[in-house]
Amino acid sequence: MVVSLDKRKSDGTVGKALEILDLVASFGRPVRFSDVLDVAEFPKATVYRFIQTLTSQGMLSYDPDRQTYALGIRLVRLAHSAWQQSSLAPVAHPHIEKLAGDVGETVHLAQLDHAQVLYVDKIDPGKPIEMFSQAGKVGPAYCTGVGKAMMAYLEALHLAEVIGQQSFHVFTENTLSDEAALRAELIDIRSNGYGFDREEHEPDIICVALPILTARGRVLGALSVTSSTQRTNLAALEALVPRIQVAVTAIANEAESWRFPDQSKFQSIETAKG
Amino acid sequence: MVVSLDKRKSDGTVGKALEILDLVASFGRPVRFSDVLDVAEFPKATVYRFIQTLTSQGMLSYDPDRQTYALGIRLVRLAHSAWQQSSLAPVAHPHIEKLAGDVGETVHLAQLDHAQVLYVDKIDPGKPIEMFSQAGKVGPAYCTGVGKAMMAYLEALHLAEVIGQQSFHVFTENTLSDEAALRAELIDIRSNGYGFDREEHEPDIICVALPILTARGRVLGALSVTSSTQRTNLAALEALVPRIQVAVTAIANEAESWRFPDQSKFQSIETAKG
DNA sequence: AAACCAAGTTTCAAATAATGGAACCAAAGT
DNA sequence: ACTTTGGTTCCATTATTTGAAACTTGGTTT
Repeated sequence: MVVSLDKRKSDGTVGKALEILDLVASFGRPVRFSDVLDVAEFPKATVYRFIQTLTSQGMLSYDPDRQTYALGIRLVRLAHSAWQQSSLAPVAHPHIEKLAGDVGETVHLAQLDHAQVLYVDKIDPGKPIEMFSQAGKVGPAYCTGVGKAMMAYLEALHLAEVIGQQSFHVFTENTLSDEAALRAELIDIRSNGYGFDREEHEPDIICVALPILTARGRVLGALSVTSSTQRTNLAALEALVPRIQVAVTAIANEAESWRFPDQSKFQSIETAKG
Repeated sequence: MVVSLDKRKSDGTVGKALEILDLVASFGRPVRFSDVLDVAEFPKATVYRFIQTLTSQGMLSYDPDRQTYALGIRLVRLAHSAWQQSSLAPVAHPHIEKLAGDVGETVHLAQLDHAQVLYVDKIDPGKPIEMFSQAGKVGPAYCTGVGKAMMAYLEALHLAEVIGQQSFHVFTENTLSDEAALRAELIDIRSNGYGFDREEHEPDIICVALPILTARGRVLGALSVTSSTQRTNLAALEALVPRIQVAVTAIANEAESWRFPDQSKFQSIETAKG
């Protein structure tokens, strides 16, 4: 009946190993072997071997003084490559920077990761930027501006799956608390081309968000301008939409036409039969 | 006893899958299936299955418009957790920020990743920071200030292995070009407690670097203050050592005594299975 | 000091998943 | 219509993973 909501359809050994990796991540702090064992659904020896393998591979790091494991440094290196070879984030960065300076408010760039919002870039025109402490952060999709803006443009099947994974936890009195309310809101967003966060996630925090779409209509990400009710209001944020739209359009175009340098890696497989 | 870090020790299926991941990363741009196949040492069907698995797991992302694979968004999320749960980077950040403002020069925080230097944080008191574009970057160990500072305090066995993996490629006329020269320099650094980069990697770029050590003498990372010969000189940088030392000592102490806050506040990010 | 306990590590036959040669398919080229 | 290129699937063989249990290590209690 349900269209495979098995989000973790155990992809063989590799899938299981990555499950352990996620488990370590979920603690948010370095962990002992037994911490992992307690929450893992594999037997002792299996968990042990996975942790050994992941450590030897640099996906986990072991602190011999405290006898704890944490996520490894190799992930930081890989994430750097991921960010760099993404067609969105590097292209968007200068536009976001300009927009942030322009409107004098915090700008977020987000993408959809499974059913969550993942912030891939952030510019706060006031404070110095915090690096990994902000980028890489995840949040709920159903109660953030960027999340709703992206969901509004998903095709039906994908949307159903994403909605099915929302928790609909009530954070504030404005939080959309069920699927019906969310779907109504998404239709609204789609007809306007932009959406708001009306203090749905955190009190006093409001934002406008626009989706970043390919020419074919595929969702690449979303851009939002965030502020607080103490500084501004929804109407004022709405007035910024045209300026955000300019940035969004530019990003979408560049992201789609962007060719990575050295596309001529094809060199020669030409039958060197001479 | 000591875990010998044979860098190419294929740890079963998981190791092979991660090898494919590294391969994709090494292109620095989105790749086609055949791109990976060409450089991989596994047969077609095997590479295919690994790519499928990694994609389904979010470690790779697939662009259906261009039919290319890139490193996945899940890595960014994991790297965020890695950075956060590292006992070094988050603790060091405020100190680095203060130091950078204090001395008015660029400050780097690096760790050793296999035999390379990995920059985990960077503050440039002039420009706005570029996020992932800087953090996660790797560089050679034998010709950078941070690299040498860390190597100087490794125990013999580990050092031998790290040195064995250095390329000793000559970047400038000051580059240390063989093991003997490097070892001599390391002894020197150890006796001083700090080291320099004397335009060994890039012309005009110089720096002082200090290792960050645990009370037991284990190397946690290194801190450097970087500048150019047009702005300053080695003697002036050397004069900054006491101030850097203050930061380094503070970071080392905090990193070792750091207790992670109660985990109850985090959680919920990864609804583990279901 | 012996007994105990908890945490971590190793073993090994059975169960399972990975392997890869080859066939297959689709689209582009000739 | 035929060939090539790039990508996907099959399936019998093979190698790897699995996990209960035994073992080791280090710390605590009696």
